[in-house]
Amino acid sequence: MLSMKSQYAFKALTYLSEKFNEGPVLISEIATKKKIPIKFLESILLELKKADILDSKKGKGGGYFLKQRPEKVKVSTVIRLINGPIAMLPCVSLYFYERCKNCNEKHCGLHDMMIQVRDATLNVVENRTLKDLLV
Amino acid sequence: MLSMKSQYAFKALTYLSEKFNEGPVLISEIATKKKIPIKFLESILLELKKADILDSKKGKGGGYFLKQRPEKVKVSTVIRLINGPIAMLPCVSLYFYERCKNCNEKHCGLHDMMIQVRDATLNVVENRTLKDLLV
DNA sequence: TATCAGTCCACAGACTTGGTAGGGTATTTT
DNA sequence: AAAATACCCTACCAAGTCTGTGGACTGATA
Repeated sequence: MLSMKSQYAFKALTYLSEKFNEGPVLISEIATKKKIPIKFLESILLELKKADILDSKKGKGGGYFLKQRPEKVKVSTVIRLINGPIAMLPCVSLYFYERCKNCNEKHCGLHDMMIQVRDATLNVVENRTLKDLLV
Repeated sequence: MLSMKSQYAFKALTYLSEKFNEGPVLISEIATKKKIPIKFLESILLELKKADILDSKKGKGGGYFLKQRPEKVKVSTVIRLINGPIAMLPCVSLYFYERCKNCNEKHCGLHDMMIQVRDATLNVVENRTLKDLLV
């Protein structure tokens, strides 16, 4: 399941996608419009900025804005950043791989199946961008 | 991600599938062979029994065994029982549905995409059984 | 009745989630 | 230069989940 943090991130990014090229948007505006606790949102936006998805401007007339066009930001990127691994097992994760502990079987049926789940999921989230989230 | 508990459940169920129709298997045997903390395993097996996936026999010669044939137990059933929802959002979950809070949009792009992810995942786990996990 | 093996209940430490509080720092406008 | 604006950062906290552990009890079998 996606955490509240992830859902907030998508709400904020959707809002910023709608306002793309309209200049910086206040944190407080996003928080009010999308009903997100402002201080929590603040940390999420900062994280998105550090990941080069957003950029910000300080001072009067400042705020946050998308660094790239909405169709350039993949949903999978946001999930991995805010929510973590997409795969259901560490041993089948592409970006968060960890070797199976105590998996002495040469071939693991669960492993094989979870690769299929992962690929089915990736087929969706790797091919959708923030633009696709707009109605 | 699947919890350790879920991974243990699948390991135990795989073991019991291999021993299907060979009579009850001791908790301690499963724990040793699959390297699962025995008391933790105990609670998992009990949960699987309450869900009618396993049955047990007390006393000498007792133990746990599959109540149904391995090909009758769907992977999705086990995941939902031990791990929880398969969907990435409560509002697109079939078995753990909850209405979106503060989702004032008539149509939500995230919602729509997560239905696709859910269906892609279900297409795998609803059509695989314990038998498919055996090598 | 002795023994074996599953059942049940309580708890505990570490970690994560979902925040809150408050101040610091950089930028812009006046 | 000062003040206002708005992002940046650190610390903290309550509640819940995860991953177990320990001990007592109940039921079955020989």
